Amino acid sequence: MPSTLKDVAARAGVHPSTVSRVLRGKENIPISKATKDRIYAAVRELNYHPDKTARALRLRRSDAIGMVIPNIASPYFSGIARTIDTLCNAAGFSLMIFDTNENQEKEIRAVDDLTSRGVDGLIVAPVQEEDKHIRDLVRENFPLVLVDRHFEDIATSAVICNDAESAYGAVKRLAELGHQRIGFVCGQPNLYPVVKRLEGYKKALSDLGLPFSETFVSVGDATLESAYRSAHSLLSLSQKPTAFLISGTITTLGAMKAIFEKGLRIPADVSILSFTDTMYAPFLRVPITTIHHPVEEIGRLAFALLEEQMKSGSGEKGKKQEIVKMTLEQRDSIAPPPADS
Amino acid sequence: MPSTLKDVAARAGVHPSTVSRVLRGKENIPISKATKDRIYAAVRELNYHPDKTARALRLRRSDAIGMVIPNIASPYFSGIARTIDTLCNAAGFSLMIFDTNENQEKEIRAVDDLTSRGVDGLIVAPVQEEDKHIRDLVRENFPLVLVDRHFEDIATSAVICNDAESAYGAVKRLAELGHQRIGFVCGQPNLYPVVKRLEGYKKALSDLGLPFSETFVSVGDATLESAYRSAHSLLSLSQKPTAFLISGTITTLGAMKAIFEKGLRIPADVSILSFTDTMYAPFLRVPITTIHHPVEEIGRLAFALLEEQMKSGSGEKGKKQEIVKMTLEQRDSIAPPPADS
DNA sequence: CTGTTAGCGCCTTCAC
DNA sequence: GTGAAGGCGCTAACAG
Repeated sequence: MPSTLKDVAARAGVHPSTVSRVLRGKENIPISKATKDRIYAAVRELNYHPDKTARALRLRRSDAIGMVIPNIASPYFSGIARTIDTLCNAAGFSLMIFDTNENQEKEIRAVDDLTSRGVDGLIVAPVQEEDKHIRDLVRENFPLVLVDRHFEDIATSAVICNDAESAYGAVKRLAELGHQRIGFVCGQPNLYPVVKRLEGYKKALSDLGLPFSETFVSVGDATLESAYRSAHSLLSLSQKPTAFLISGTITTLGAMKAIFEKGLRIPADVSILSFTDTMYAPFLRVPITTIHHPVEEIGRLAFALLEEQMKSGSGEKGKKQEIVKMTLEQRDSIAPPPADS
Repeated sequence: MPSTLKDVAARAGVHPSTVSRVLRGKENIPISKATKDRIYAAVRELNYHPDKTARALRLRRSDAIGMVIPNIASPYFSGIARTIDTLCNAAGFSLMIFDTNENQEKEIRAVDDLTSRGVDGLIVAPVQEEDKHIRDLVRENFPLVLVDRHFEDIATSAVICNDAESAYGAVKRLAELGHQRIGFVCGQPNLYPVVKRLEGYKKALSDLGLPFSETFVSVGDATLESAYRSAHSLLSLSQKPTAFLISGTITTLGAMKAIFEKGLRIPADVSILSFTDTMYAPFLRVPITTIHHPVEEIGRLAFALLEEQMKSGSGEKGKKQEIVKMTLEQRDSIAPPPADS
């Protein structure tokens, strides 16, 4: 049994509340040096560690923040989480990270779990199949910020990226190289960033006078296999794309697999330009030209937005969306299309 | 303000304890159907969610498990975490993941935080610079299992890998291809697995009649830059290694960078064999021959060991070490040394 | 300067 | 079948 405030008090020959006061370090309430010393001694002797559960119950405040992300193994999300973790610690909070595995039920449970354990705020990258639990949080004015993904019809704080614009720029870049048939490959198509990327892709084609065809858009799930099948079928078209805009790191690996299996070269036969830069990108079989998320900035902004809400009581006015700019990392996976295309 | 048991009770016109009984679903204590229905209705109307903080305080049990890992962005650790997360959920636990960034102080704080928040058990991959906090947990018989890393002089449950043996096998393989000068590159050298790999490396050299030289061992930290410098300096030796055994994924990237910058080819000029397989390995500029950790098995065993301790009260006999076998993933980064070496 | 009191939300034992 | 009482460990308000 770990020792309690009472144990320490008994040992130091004082009342528990005195121990509490000393340990909370209330400078305005004066306490005799002798008493303090006896208490500190008792704390050390008993190896006393305050019970944060009890503290949280009493204070209705836990000094903890919950983070809910779809995939802890994704360099993108874990990068954001690590930035936030550092900021949390500096500000005296603990960060509890929950993984949802892109599963809506797990996310709902995670949010419930975290709130019912009394976290002071929540940062969520939602799965976006349902939104009731998010709406509930908003209704209760619970400090919340969404990252990467967000619901356009729910007023929450959020940090999102300029996905439409970036996709637009990527397609333009490809078109400038001479590509006329540009495919789009993605995982789960319902996610906000993916929706936006597709929007940007379509708008660019239209602005550039390139035809849009549904057959060049291939949708799947978050797995490598799914992306492999997507790319494979696009490459089996008689008039196949000469370039791909790809949404997601794992999706990119799946597409690469399909391209190489078809005996095609990157970028000589097919160009690929891929959302989500990782530290692996420069070391891949072909160093991939990617669109890079400013991970630290996302984390910083998310934490700042959350802090604001936690302080202000998160009224209506506290809800802000920050849009963050991504950058193109030029590497070796794009080039003009083959001459005979 | 979220609603409480008392609110629900008031609304249903019963006593709080009755609500508690109904919600805990104690089948042995009979409660009239009518009362139950009123209570369930009130729960729904008030959107009642039990306060897990209060529950944990009362029950001295939180149905939560803490996991403390050095780097959430590492595919290896996050893979283990995800397996454990799934098992936890199935068994009715929440998993709270804390990232230490290989920082000993953060780890100590994380362990303290988690325990003082009442988690029922802890799975830790320690930084291994200090061990007092681990010893404390053991002394208090707190359910604990170490993964990947462990302290040979502390009796804890642990899941570790056959690192020495695997390193031995890797060196043997390289020697069989004809390599006489085999370098060893690693990050933090104090970590249990690294110590063991170095042991296996040395033993293999000795058994195979190959000379061991300190100059062929290059130690650093967990960064890509450090590994780059390590490999670079080894490759600048007049009698440079023709093969490397590399400990760690990021270390491998750093080494690759140095090798390519030197204008050397893998495997024609230098072979590399690398600890820690990832999903990226097959897609790298040269598909890397790696040693693969059975991530799911590690997670499964860790959770099983923890469950055992949580049930049995984690007495002396509950402490077990499981040793898990890694496998060599043959790809294209090893070959006989160049003829003129 | 320090002790007393009350209660955060919940669950369990004991009544009836 | 259900209510009442007590307390998990802690802190804040009020005494003195």
